[in-house]
Amino acid sequence: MDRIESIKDILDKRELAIAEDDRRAVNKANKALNSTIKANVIKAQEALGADNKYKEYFVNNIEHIKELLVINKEINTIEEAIGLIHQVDFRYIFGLDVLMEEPFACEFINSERRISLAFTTEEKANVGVEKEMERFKGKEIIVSSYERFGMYIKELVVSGENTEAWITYNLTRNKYLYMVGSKKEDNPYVIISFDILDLCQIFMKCDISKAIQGLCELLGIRIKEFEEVRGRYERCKSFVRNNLTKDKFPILFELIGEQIPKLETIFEEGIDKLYYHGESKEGMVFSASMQYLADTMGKRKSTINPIVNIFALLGLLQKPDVRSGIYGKGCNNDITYYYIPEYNNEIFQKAEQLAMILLYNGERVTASSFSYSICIEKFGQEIANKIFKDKVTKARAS
DNA sequence: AAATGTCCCTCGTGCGAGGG
DNA sequence: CCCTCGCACGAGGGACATTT
Repeated sequence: MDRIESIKDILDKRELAIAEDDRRAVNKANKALNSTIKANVIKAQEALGADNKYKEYFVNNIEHIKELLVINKEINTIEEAIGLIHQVDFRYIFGLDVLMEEPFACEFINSERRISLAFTTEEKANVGVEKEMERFKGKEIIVSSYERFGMYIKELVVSGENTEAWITYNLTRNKYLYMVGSKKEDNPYVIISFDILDLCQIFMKCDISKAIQGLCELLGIRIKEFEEVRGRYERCKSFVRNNLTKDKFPILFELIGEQIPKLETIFEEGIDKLYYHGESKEGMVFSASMQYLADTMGKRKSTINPIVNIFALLGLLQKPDVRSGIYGKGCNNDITYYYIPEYNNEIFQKAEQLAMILLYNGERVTASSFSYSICIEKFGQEIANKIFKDKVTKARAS
């Protein structure tokens, strides 16, 4: 059972790294552990599907669960929230009617057996695989093959019966865990352990931020740094509604009056993604790609792009310098992070001035025709670089 | 004037080859 | 067995000509 061995191996390595105070090795082991948990979360999500009995139990009994578990607390950071969430006995949330440490059948993680076979010729390999597969008739088998050292290697992954699971409270990690493996005395083992946030992702088919958000709402945990952001966005929204009018800021209204719904969508997006906000020098920021924003607005990204950049120029949106260091599939691009300041008359006065320059100072530039080169022409390189952070844009312009 | 379609450029990632 | 390099690919921001 090499899945168990590989987990054990990672845990051993981590223990060793901690003992030796090797930060790099600890990080590496943690990363490996996280990625196996993540892979298992995805596997379990697929096995259970979007509608499952755990989700059903939660949805049907939400009021009762809330009454039972609510803690009504205001705290400062998301880390504190996670600490509190880990203390929740999730048996009540997902209707797991079992005692602590009592084994029961796990319905979403199968035991898995890996068998590696080496042969001298391809024919022998094929025959050997056939023979081996006979032993596991009726079970799902995935075969992969490759050549190594002149040998033909066949690898079989046989999915087995349901595994055992049990609930435990881990004193060193300070949280309830859903353990998967076997408690048999002669050969106990652990395939994987899930905490409440992993389970929430599996059962509710969501990601970690939504899981935290959902559990905070359930438990009545209010995170100050997020609630402040929510409040600011709400105030900005009503400031726009009450002040961005033809009579109060005529030129600004002429420039972006038509775009107000897009600005509102960005606020709604920010509120929806409240728990995805991250810390930056400017304050709490969130990310939304051009494509994503365009989709939620039912437009093309090339329509949205100049509008977002106009908002940035006007100071209604700031593009902070975020260096997350991660960029790629499923990650947020560093240049699509936004900080939204508290709107007031001063900001709008400034925006009115800028709108004046765009529309009536030299060549008339409308919101949808705003671009990097136009920005340089009207406002200079420095301001343009603050708004247009894409390297391609700059490479092309030079 | 706004929206769209198409294209361009770069970066991160995955994968296989080759070296230690 | 692990690290590094090169290469192809897809995602993403943005420009620009064309359509609505």
